[in-house]
Amino acid sequence: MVKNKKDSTTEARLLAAAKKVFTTKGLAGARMQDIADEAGINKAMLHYYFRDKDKLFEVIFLEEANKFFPKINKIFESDMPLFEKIEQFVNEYIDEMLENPYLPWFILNELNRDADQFLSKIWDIKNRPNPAKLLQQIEREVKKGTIKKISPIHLLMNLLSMTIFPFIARPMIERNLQMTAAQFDNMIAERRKEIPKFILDSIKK
Amino acid sequence: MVKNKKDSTTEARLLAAAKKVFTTKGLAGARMQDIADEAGINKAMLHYYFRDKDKLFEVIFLEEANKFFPKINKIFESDMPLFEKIEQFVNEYIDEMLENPYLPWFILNELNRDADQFLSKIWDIKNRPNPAKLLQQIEREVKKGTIKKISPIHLLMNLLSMTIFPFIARPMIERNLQMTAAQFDNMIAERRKEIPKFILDSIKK
DNA sequence: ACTTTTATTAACCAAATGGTTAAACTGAAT
DNA sequence: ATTCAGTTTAACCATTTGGTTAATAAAAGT
Repeated sequence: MVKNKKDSTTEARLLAAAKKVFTTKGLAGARMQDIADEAGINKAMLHYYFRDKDKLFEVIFLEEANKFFPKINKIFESDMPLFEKIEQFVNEYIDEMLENPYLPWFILNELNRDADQFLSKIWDIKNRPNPAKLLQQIEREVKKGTIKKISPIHLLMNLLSMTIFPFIARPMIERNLQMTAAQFDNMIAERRKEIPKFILDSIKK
Repeated sequence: MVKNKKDSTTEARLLAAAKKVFTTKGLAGARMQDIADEAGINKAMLHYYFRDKDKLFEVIFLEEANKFFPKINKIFESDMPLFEKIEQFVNEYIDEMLENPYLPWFILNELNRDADQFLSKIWDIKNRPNPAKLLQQIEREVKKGTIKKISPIHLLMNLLSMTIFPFIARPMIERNLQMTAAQFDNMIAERRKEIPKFILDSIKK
C-alpha cells in the first residue's frame, strides 16, 4: 500500500492529531499544545492553517459528518422493505463506528454542552439525520398489519439505542464485563445480526 | 412541602450548583467561577469546603453513585423471575434519570476521558454495576427453554441500550424529532412499558 | 540572480483560570 | 465584654492556555 502523499503534509498531520486529541479529551479538554505535540509540529502551525481552536474543531467535525450522515439519510429515505432497511442501517452505522469510534461521542458531547451553538453554527441542517420517512414507513406497516402494533418513535429509539449505545459506553462495558478489545470487536460484529434479529422477533406477527 | 434547612446552607448550595455546571459543561469545561456564580457565593468557598476542583467533582459523583448503583445491583442479584427483573430495572433506572438526568452522561464522559484514573481513584469497586447474576439467570432460562435462544451479553446490552441511550442522546432526539421537553418526558414514561414489552415480545417462545 | 510568496520556528503576550491569603464578620461559649 | 472557632469576602498570585509576532528558511516565480 503506497502512502498517500497528502497524509504526511503538515496540515494533514495536524488534522489527524487534532482528531485524536479532541476525541479523547473533548473540545474544552483538548489543548492546542497537545495537538501540536501529537503531530510533532509547532503549535503556531495550527493557527496558521486553521485560524483558531473552534475552526479546527469545525473542520474535523464537518469532514466526517458530511461523509457519514448523507449515507444514513439515504437509507432512511430509500424504498426498501422495513426489515432490510433496519439491516442496512445497523451495518452502515457499525461500519462507521469501527472506522471512527469517536464520532457519536463527539456529537453527543457537543450537543449536550451547547446544542444551539453546535447545531446552528457547526452542524449544517442538510447533514442532520432525518428519520421522517422511516417513521412513516413503520406506521404504514403497522396499519397494513404486516408487523405488530408499535409506536414508530419507540421502534426508532430502540434501533438507534441498540446500535449506538455500545460504542458510547465502550469503556464501561469493557471494564464491567471484563472484555478485551478483541472481545468487544467480536461482540460488535455479532450485533450486525443480533440487532435485526432481536427487532424482527419482537415486531413480527 | 417544607424546605429542608440543609438545602440552603452554603455547602449544599455550592454542591447543587456544581452538579449543574459539571453536568452541562463537563469536568474540563466547568469553571469554578461559574459554579460560584450559579450558587451566588464567593468562589473561595468552593476551596474552603472542597479543597480543589477534582475533590469537588469526586464528592458529587460519589454521592449519587453510592445511592444509585447499589439499588441496581440489588435488582441484578435478586431472585425475581427474569421478566420482572427487567421491568424493575427499567423503572428504577428511569426514576433515577428523571431525578438526575446528568448521571449517565457524567459517568460515561469521565470514563471515556480517563477510565483508569476514574475507576481506580473515584469509582469505588463496591458501587460499580455488576450484572453477573443476571447474565447467569438468562443463560439458565435459555437452557431451560423458557425463552428463545439468545446470548446473555446481547440481551443485557439491548436492555441497557434501550433504557439509557435516550437520556444520553436527549438533545439530539429533541432536536431531530422536534420534541418539546414535555413530549420527551412523556415518551420516557411510555418506555417504562415499551421496553419490557419489546424485550418480552422478542424473547418469549 | 533576485524577488516574492509560503511555510516554520521560538519567543512572547494577554486573558482566563485554579487556587491562596489576609482581613473581616458572625455567633456561640466563657 | 471578650474570646475564639468557623465562615465569608475581595484582592491577589502563579500557571495554563489560546493566540500573536517577528525573524527565518524554503519554494516558487521572474
